[in-house]
Amino acid sequence: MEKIKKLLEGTPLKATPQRLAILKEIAKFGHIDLDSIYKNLSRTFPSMSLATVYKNLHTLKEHGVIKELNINEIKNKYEIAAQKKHHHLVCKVCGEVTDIFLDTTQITEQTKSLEGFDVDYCEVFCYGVCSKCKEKEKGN
Amino acid sequence: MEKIKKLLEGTPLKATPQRLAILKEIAKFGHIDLDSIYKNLSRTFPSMSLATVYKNLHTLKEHGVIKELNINEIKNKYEIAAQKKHHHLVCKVCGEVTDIFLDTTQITEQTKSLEGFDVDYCEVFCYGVCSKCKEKEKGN
DNA sequence: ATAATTGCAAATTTTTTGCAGGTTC
DNA sequence: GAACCTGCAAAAAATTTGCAATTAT
Repeated sequence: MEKIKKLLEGTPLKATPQRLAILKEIAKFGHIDLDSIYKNLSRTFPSMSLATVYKNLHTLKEHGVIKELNINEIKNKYEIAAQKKHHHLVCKVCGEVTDIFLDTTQITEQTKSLEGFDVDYCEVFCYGVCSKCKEKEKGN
Repeated sequence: MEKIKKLLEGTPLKATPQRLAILKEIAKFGHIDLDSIYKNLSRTFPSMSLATVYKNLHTLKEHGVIKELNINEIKNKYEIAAQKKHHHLVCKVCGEVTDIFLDTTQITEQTKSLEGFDVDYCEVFCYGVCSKCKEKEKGN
């Protein structure tokens, strides 16, 4: 997976097997929390230590390789930073996070006129119920 | 402060001095994190225990009296739920959070057409630098 | 060779819990 | 009086740290 290794270019971070595995896991799921990374990888990579996952998520975030998503009611999730700008759709029932591409010019326009505050970027989180969970709810 | 007591109407929650003090503190600051609530109140209310703050924030959130804000890089903050709908401006330097009133019809329109996903509400967080911090940065 | 990284165990920090004694409605 | 709360201390969970051995560049 050269694609994964490339994510580290321009950083002083080394391409260790553990680190690459963590990045691959994040890329695979799109959005995933620390525990799931650890549990999933432990299966195929038994020596992987929890501390390594902690340290890596911290370091990778610090160097802008990944982003941390702070979402209501669920554990923080991580995603690869090098992606087209997007926002997030969160299912309040199952916690699944999906990328969503929104035109946010209206918001950007409004933030331009804020007195004294320089806005760098805006994040939008949309909360609702995904189709899978909607189906299940009908069943009850 | 009858205004504070009224926030508990319709819930089975009792108006204890501790709870009212916590709510008053949240209302006073607009947005405040758990530690600050505890530290601030400890001064005027020495017997206030940290566990009580934890339990109250949990219960008050559970009953929709307050909302928890999950913000990038800073500790979760709490705000009174019974407010006009608004969004948030976050200073990346000092962490101060300010309410902002945005017209989000453009986003709402877009989420209506999402296949299979029912969106209940969208949250917008705008990150940047506040005027105070901008001033200080100039100084350096 | 150098600087970075890992895994482990210990240390910290954060959050939750159980319960006895009080309080609110 | 019933249900709910508080404060305390203990327990559990989450996160960080130090360090010796190993690995990537």
